[in-house]
Formats: sequence, C-alpha cells, structure tokens
Amino acid sequence: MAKQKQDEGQAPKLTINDIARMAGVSKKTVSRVINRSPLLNRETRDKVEAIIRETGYVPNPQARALALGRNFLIGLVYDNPNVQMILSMQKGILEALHGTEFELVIRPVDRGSRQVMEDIQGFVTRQRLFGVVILPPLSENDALARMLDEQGCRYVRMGSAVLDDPEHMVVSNDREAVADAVRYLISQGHRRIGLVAGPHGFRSAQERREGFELALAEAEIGLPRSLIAQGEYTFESGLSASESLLDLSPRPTAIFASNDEMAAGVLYAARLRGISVPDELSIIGFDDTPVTTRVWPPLTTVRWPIVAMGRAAALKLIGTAIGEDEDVNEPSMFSSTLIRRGSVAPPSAS
Amino acid sequence: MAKQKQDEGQAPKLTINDIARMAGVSKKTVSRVINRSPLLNRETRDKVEAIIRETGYVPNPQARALALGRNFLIGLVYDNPNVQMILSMQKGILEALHGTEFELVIRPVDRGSRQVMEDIQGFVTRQRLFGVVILPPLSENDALARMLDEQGCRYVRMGSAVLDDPEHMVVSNDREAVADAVRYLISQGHRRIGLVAGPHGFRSAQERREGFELALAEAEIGLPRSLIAQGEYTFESGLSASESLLDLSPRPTAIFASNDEMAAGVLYAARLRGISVPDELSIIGFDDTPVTTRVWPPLTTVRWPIVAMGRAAALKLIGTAIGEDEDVNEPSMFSSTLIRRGSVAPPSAS
DNA sequence: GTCCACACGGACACCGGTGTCATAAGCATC
DNA sequence: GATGCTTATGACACCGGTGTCCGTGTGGAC
Repeated sequence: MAKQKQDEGQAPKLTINDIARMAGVSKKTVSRVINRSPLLNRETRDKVEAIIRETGYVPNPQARALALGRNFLIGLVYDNPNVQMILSMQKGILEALHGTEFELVIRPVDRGSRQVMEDIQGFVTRQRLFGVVILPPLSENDALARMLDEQGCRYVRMGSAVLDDPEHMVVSNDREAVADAVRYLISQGHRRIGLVAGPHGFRSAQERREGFELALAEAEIGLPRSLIAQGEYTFESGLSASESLLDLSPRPTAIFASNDEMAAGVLYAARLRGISVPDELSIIGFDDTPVTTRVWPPLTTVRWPIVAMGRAAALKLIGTAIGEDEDVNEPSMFSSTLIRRGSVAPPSAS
Repeated sequence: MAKQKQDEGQAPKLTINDIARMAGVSKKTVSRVINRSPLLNRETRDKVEAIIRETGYVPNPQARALALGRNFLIGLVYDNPNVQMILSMQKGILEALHGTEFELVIRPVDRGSRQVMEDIQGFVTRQRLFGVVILPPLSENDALARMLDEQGCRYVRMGSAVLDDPEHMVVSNDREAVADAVRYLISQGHRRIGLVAGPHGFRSAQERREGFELALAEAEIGLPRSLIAQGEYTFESGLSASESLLDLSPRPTAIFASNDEMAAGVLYAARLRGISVPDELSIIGFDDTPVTTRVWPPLTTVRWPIVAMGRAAALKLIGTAIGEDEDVNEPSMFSSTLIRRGSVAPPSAS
C-alpha cells in the first residue's frame, strides 16, 4: 500500500527494481537471472524466476539497448524490386524471430544510389542493430560487407552463389538448378533453346546464364548469340526481349527465362503472335512465384526455398551470438526443385 | 588533443557531452537545440547547430527512447495474407518515413489467433512504439483500437470504409468504386452479372458486395442468389467459386470478382471450359495487382492507391505529434479508378 | 540608480538496465 | 583456528540522453 501504485496508470510498467524488491535481492541479481548468468545460486534463481513469471515482468528493451550498446533489432536491407522475394524473405525471417526478443526493421535503399553506404552505415550504427540480412543484389556488394565488419555489425548475405565470404552467406545453387531445368528441356528433345538472361550486375543472372550454358555444353549443343536475349527481370523486359527470339527462323522450340516475370512476358509475346505454348514453344521460368499458376498454361519453373532461406539467415544471425541454443547448424546452401507444370512439351517438329 | 581520441576506434561515437564541450555549453543546452526548445539564444543555437552539422553528430536513439519513454519506431501490424497489399503499404509508409528519424518495424500476427491482443499489446508497450499502422482486416477490430487507446499508443487504421473512429482511419471508398465498375458493365449491355464475393469477416468484402448490389439496384436489375458465389480472396477460391456461376444456364455474361486473384481464378475457370473472354464472358477484378497484366486477356480492374494511402497513414502518425511540420492535412479518404483493359466487352447475344 | 521580470544556461537527478569490483559466506587446507 | 580459495551477492558508476529547478545576466520601467 505504502508506495505501491500498481493499478493507477494503464500498464503496471514493472522495473527491475520492483522485481528486486519483491524478491528481496538486488537489481544486479535480477539482471543475472535475466541474462542467465551461470554463477547464481539455484534457489535464488528459482525464486526470482517465479516472481518474474508471476508478475509478467519484461525488461525494458531501450534500457538494455543503452546499457549494452546493442539493440535487439534485426535489419532487413535491400535494393531489390522483387516484391515476391522480399516478402518471402521477410516471412522466413519473421518466423525465425517469432517468440524471441528480436524485432525486424525494414530498410530499402535506392539501387545504385551513391549514398547507399552512408545510408546503411547510419542505419546500422544509429539503431545499434544486432545484425542485418542483406538481399541480392545488394548482398553482392563486398564493400558493404567490409563496412559492416568494421562497424562490428553481424550480417548475413543472401545470394545465388557462394562469394568470398562463405560464413556470412545463405545461398541457393542457381547454376545447378538452371542446368537441371535445361537438361530437362534437352531430354524432351529440344535443341534450339533460347535464353532470356537477367540484367547485368545481378549475380543470380550470371549464375543462371552459366547454368544454361553448362547444360548446353554438356549436350554439345551450340549456342549462337542470337539465341540469347537480354532482360531486366521484369515482365515487360521479358516480353520485348523474347521478340527477337521469336522472330528467328528457325525459331527456338524452347526458351528459358531467368525469372518467372520474364517467363510470363515470353508467354504473353507468344500469345500475341499466335504461337501455341507448349505445342510450338516450351517455356521454363525461375522462382515459382504465384504468377506461374495464374497464366495459361501454368508455367514450369524452378522453385527455390526463399522462406526457408530467410529463416536460416535469421537463425544464423541470432544463433551465433546470444546462446539461443537453437539449431545454428542450419544449412547455408539450399537447393532448388524443378516444378513441372504445363509449359513444356517435346518440340512439335524436330 | 588532450582527451580527444576520435579516430581510434572505428566509429567516432559522439555523445551529447562531446558536442557540449566543443560548443562550450552544457549538455542541456545541446539537448535544447536538438529538441527545438524555443527559449534559446539565437547565437547559441546557431553555434551548436554548426558543430552538430560539422561533426555529423546524431543523438543516440536508445538513450532518447529511455529518457522519453517513447521510441521512434512505427509498427506495421497485419494479419493479412495479401502480399501485394502488404508490400505496397510498406512502400508507402517507408516513403513517408524516409529522411525522418523513424524506422519501420514489421509485426505480422496470426489471423484469428486468441493471443492477437496480447501479442500486439506486448509488442507496443515493450518497444514503446511511437505508433502503429494496422492493415485490414485486423484494422476492423475495435477492441484492438480501444486497447491501443488505453496504452496511449497512436495508431492509424487502414480500411475500406469509415468506421466509428474516423480520426484514426485512412480509407478507400470500395463501395462506390465497385458500383462504378458494375455500372460500366451495365453500360456495356450486361444484365446477368455474377459476383464472386470476398470472405466473411472482411469489411472490404462486404463493402464491395454492397457496391455491386447498389449498381444493380440502380439499374433495376434483379440479383438472384445463384449469381453470388462465395470466395476467399484467393486464386483457388475464385477458380472453384466461379464454377457454380459458369454452370448456370443461362450463364452470366459478366462476373465481378472482389479481388484480382479471384478474377484470375475466374479467367482460368473460363479457359478450362473453353469460354472465351471477353467475347462470351466479361470479367472485372479489384486491386490492380500485377497479375492483371500477366494473364490473357489483361484484366479490367479497380485500382486503389495503396502506396499513397500507406504514405498518408504514416504522415498522419508522425505528423500529429512532434511538430514535423509536414502537410498533416493529407486526405484520409482515397478514391479508386477503374482501369480498363481487355477483359470486358459487350455481351455477345443479349 | 534601483528594482524586477524574464530569458537563458547549468547542476543534478533520473529513465532502466548492465559492468566492475568489493565483500560476505562457505569450505577445505594446514 | 588462521589462511586461502571459491562462490554468491550487492554497492556503485555508467550508458546517453531529458526534466526540474535554480542561479545568473540583461534590459526596461520607475
């Protein structure tokens, strides 16, 4: 009764002092309980923990952040226009963070902007971020990784291939996945296979292209430059890039597009010309985004486990440090699967 | 030189004390400059501001948060599966927050879960959030709004119609938008128009349905129950729900689907039955998501300004408080536009 | 010339945690 | 029984800001 005025305001707003008083110990001891210090008497720990549980006390994150010089925030940094990927990553990260004391802070930056480094540095140091997850293509920026190292900020780089920095990477093996997809086309009898490549400056675009070339080389199929069109990972670019391929004579009997949006563009271009898919033209995309099942015919594509990779990235981040004794050994290399739908068939006339 | 050791560690990590020393004033004076206190000598203010600018000093957000009992974080809370909407909202909010000291923290909650309230309350109070933006359908939860009021947490509710709580709402006028879309169908000569409604429990579904009914009533067109199918805002649900409509005899000559995903499902179902769109069936969707232009024919749909609404919500949040003398009078009601693409034509045989 | 109001600046406590170090208690050793 | 060592706990300063309150200097009114 004396000085206690619990139910006066709205929230109890318990502090560490309140807990200490109730438990008849000092602040520091409560702090030790919270931080799982090993040099604590069992009984004391149990007593304090009981009170914490009863009262529902939660330490103030701001105070901890101030004292520790480190926040319990994970940043998600990207310069990527790919909506589906961003959201799937977000989903995976949030799954991993769920139930922990970590929160996710979003930070898009302008692709190509000069201030990207300053932006991110400011973000990271100001907010005293615990760590950041970086999405491609920004994740391919080694200078950024170096800067984060210098700032002492943990980070995980998502990517399509292992870079120099394996311990900070969570990757899918795009090259092999695409090679598999193209091998499938070849096994169906296709020999004139076109490529709609992704934009320069994207490692994933390069990897996918190499996978494409690899499969063709294996089968000793030549690859004239005319069978390669340059896209920008957008629907429109896929649409216009594929026109040069569809104008060829003889026309390719199959096209691999480096992502689903462009594959949808190829499909659209084919329809505009009255080319029947898959009878006259087979198409394979990459990403397994929802659009693949919305169009007709549904697109055969390569699925990579974005959500799982996001989860792994977050676990890697929070696992390596505060002994959240989760399964830190989550694999850092993920493999993809070919999803067979309706856009591939053997070529009509060989 | 004396005690200054700037370039020793990685980051300068300037504190308010450093600035005070350099300016030859006290901490408090610097604090006053930062917080734009009006009772300050012009010269002093200028001097301190100059030093802050030179040194690039930024106050530690954690310390401010602790002292003020309030963080400079905006939460985005949703229980919604609609990827496109979430990301567009995020984009708008981030645009508004760009260049301010605010950051965006993401918080999805399980739709329908019993713990939603506790979850959000914990989130809000623990992080001492400055405010939250709530997306539908969670934004329709009045109990949540009440709880936030009690917690003294600012909030903005996104929605499809003004609820009891106008000052906290940013809304689009779905009813009128749908009525317009249906009026357009009627003007094209359609009389048998089917509806694929959205799920129960979504205000937007109800509003869109009412708009549909309104337009029909205006034109004195009857609406038998058989012309209404129930969907769940997903592609699959649109696909299966539309089957009952397409089985009718006489078949509806047009279908309004309450969102684009379901409209894509209707289109898909039509294709499966060999029904030609738009010749034999007109379709209108809602949202103007990318899928509308990926399918064939491209879907006529209703576009609502999600990004702008997200921006407005964030401005409303940060504008009302700390005299960020931005344009706080951003409108809170947004109107939608009918986007005419290729999925509507006059009925073939009237 | 004196007094007062007022504008400004500084000392100090405080927000709610954590790190450092000292100290008390417990126990084996000699 | 004194010594030394380990283990459990607490006192206190500190993280980097902000609020309160008081002291000082200045200008205007009389």
